[in-house]
Amino acid sequence: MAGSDLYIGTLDVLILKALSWGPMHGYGIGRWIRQTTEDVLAVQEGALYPALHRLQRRGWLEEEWGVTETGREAKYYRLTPAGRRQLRSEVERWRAYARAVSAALDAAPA
Amino acid sequence: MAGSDLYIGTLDVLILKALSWGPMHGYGIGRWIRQTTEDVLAVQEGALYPALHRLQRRGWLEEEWGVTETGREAKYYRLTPAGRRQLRSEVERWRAYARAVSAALDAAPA
DNA sequence: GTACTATACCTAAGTGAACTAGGTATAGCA
DNA sequence: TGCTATACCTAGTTCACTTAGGTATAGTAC
Repeated sequence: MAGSDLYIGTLDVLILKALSWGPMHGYGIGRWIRQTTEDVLAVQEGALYPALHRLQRRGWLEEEWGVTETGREAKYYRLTPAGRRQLRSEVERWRAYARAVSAALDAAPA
Repeated sequence: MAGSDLYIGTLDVLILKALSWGPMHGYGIGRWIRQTTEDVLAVQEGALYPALHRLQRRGWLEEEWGVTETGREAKYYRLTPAGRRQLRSEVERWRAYARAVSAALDAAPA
């Protein structure tokens, strides 16, 4: 998995968003992020797994071991109600932030 | 100056952009960011000044002491040619990143 | 049957940008 | 005389991410 140079702080909201589609395991979340951003973000596993543990520790995710479609063991994560609230608030924060920065960068001079 | 919780890595491009309007002193750059983002970003001085020194060390800024309109001493920063190139590349990086994240967050589920 | 790739998980050590929380000094105003 | 805004600074801390490894299994290619 090649580096993606994340703007630090944006990984959490992407993980929460991925899980808003339903339970997903860590590896699948990484794949979801890579695919839905068309390879613009390729999250390192060394960032992804610690982030999952962090979000779970904060009560935003719950884990459960399961089996994938291909018959492999995998740890599935699911949003808690608090996680869903957190998602909404972080999406709002991202939108306001992105709008503000983009506006500043769009203004006239090079 | 109240906290603004920057997405880490976005301050540099804002500083470079501020200076694309012409030489500006540190305090003025902080004000420019706050004003053009309509208070969405309020950069801490403890982040701003180290960032200016960092960008200068990398050869993207040059400094020169001058006097403000109100007759106060201030250190003016100016973009170097390398700084201007860096600005272009960081703006591109931001646009691609923001587009990708926004698309991922805009997709259907909550 | 043996190597290789993709899947699926993990962590320890290091980096470095931002935050916290102070500090100095001056101009202008009440 | 004190208060606010301007204008600069840094030491110490935090913590997310990067680097760089590790384990194990399913499926495929040779």
